[in-house]
Formats: sequence, structure tokens, C-alpha cells
Amino acid sequence: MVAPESIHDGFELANTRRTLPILLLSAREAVMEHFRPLLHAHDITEQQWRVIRVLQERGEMDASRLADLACILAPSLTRMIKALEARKLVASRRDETDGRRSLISLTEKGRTFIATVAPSSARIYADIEARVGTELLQRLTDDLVALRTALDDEL
Amino acid sequence: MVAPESIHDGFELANTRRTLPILLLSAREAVMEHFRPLLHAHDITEQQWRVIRVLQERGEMDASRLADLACILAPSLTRMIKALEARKLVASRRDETDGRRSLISLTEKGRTFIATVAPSSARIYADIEARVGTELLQRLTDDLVALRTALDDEL
DNA sequence: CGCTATAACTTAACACGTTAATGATGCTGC
DNA sequence: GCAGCATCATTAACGTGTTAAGTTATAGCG
Repeated sequence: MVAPESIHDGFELANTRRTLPILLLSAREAVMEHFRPLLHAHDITEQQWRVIRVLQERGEMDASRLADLACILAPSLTRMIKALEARKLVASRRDETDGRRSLISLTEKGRTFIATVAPSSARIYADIEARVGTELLQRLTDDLVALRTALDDEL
Repeated sequence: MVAPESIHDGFELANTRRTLPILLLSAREAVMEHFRPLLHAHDITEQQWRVIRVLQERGEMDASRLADLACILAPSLTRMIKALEARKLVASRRDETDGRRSLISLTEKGRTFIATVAPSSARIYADIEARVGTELLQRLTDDLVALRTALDDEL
């Protein structure tokens, strides 16, 4: 499929299709392809789904932490919270002890929404797990965490 | 860092932070973080950089194939080609034998541009390779390809 | 040849990614 | 107490992701 040359010789650009950015991007695309029909059917974006799931798992938190955990930038989150509030899936309030912070939480409607979508989502993930195989999936999970750790510039 | 429970039990949602979509997203983010200053300094986006690199590696091709290889959707590519043409980094022309197709190619200026940025880019990739380690990088590369293959619905 | 279907792009509309700048609040030291 | 700096959130501007609809061109078929 691809020439079996070394990934990178240190002097020239690597084959674009074999670089980490594209491999990670296309792998992610292959995974998301399976979830998209479900999310679309429930009129929610992938990013919004991440946000409300994080809220369900960890409860109310400020916007910065939510953005960090859901892998979403602050400006995007600001826009999304407005949309999710309009649908009454989340609620936000000012932190009383720190007026700069905005605390976001899941509403009862939000919890119900997740409960509605969760079974299908879990089924899709189980199908992916079955296709990929437990061994490969486990190794990938560990290696991806290791990759992040190796690249994290501990400031 | 994360509770050492099984990835997924088949009945409930997995821990969001341990799911493939987020792992792949955050790993990619960790990698791109290192390239962003360079790309920004040359006033080019990550996606545009992918597009012109694919053109350099494989030469003139039609838009569909280019979009596929660079992992970019057709509507995005249409917009990008306009921008890249305005900067005279790429050129496009109609396919003479199939009037529907648009053939995209790198200009001389485009080649020069890549030659200018390539050394820094290669240095950054080499640094990443050094941090991550050859073994982990090689295994990840293979596993990510395997993941894509496993999930590809061969239509 | 003409009709229909399909394919390759293009456009449009809306959401998110990314960077920079602004506003508001908190904090620190004097 | 207040001036100056840091932090959190928001806004703005532009590029890309995503889906749907629209254009133009080709292919198939009677």
C-alpha cells in the first residue's frame, strides 16, 4: 500500500500520508463516520455531545475546565453554551466566589437526552471495539496516551 | 490519572476521556501544537500545507483525488484553492478530456515556498520522533493504519 | 439522437477551529 | 485603598468542517 521506507530520514519531509497528523486525522474520521448518523439524527454535533457527556460524568464545572476536558477551545465553548442553553440541555450561572467564572451544568432535560442517545452510542462503540479487536484497541489507547505524555511540554 | 476500569462494558457509555475520538483528537492536538508556530509564521494553515505537500509529492491531479489524499472535504478544497491561487502557490485548469474535472498543480512559487518551509518542518518532525521514540512511533503508525482498515466499510 | 442518471465540482448555510483583542473580575504589593 | 498585572470569559474575524442543494458535464441506454 505504501512504500516500506523509513518514516523519516531527518533531512527531508516524510511522506505526507504517513505523518502523525494525517494518520491521526484519518483514523479519527474513520471512527467518527460511525457515530455521525446517530448524532445527526438527534440534531447534535459531535462537539456538543462531548460537552454534555463530560458534564454528566463530572458534574457542574467552570467553562475553562469544561473546555479542557471536552477538547474544545474557549471561544467555541462560549458559542456552544448559548446554543445548548437555548435548547435547555445545560444551564449556566456565575460563580458566587469568583465573578469571572461561569459554572455550567447539565439540566434534567440534558440528562434525559443523554439517556436517550446513550444506548445507540454504546452499541456503536461496541461494534467498533469488535471490529478493531480488544488487543489493538487497548494498545492504541495506551500508546495514544503515551504519545500525548511524550509531547506534553510540561510548562 | 484515570480509573483502571475496562474500556467499555457494552452497556454503558465509556469514560469520555478514554474513547477513541477524544484520544485521537487530543493526540493530534499535541502533535500539531509543535507545528503551529512554523505554519503561522509562514501565513499558511495546516490544511493548506497538507494540500500543497500532496501536490508536490504526486504532481497535478483532479480536485477529488487531492481532497481525498489531503483529508479535506470538497467544499473546503474549493475555497482553499481560490486562496492558494490568489497567492499563486497553485494553479488550476479544466481537464480537456472531462470538462467536469478541475486539475490542480503546484506553481514554481509553490515549490519554492515548500522548499523554504521544509527544513524547519523536518526538524520539528525529527524532534517529535526523538521525543516519542522510534518504537512507539512505528507501532502507532502501523496501528493507526490497521484501525482505519478495520473500520473501513469496504463498499 | 434525446432522456435519464450519475459524477465532479460549486455554492450556501451554519457550526467549530484558531488567533487576537476586549471586558470584567480578582489579586498583589506598595 | 489603589495601581498594575494576571485570569476568565467573551467578542470579532477569518478559515475549515459538515450537510444539503444547485450546476455543469459525462455516461448509458433506448
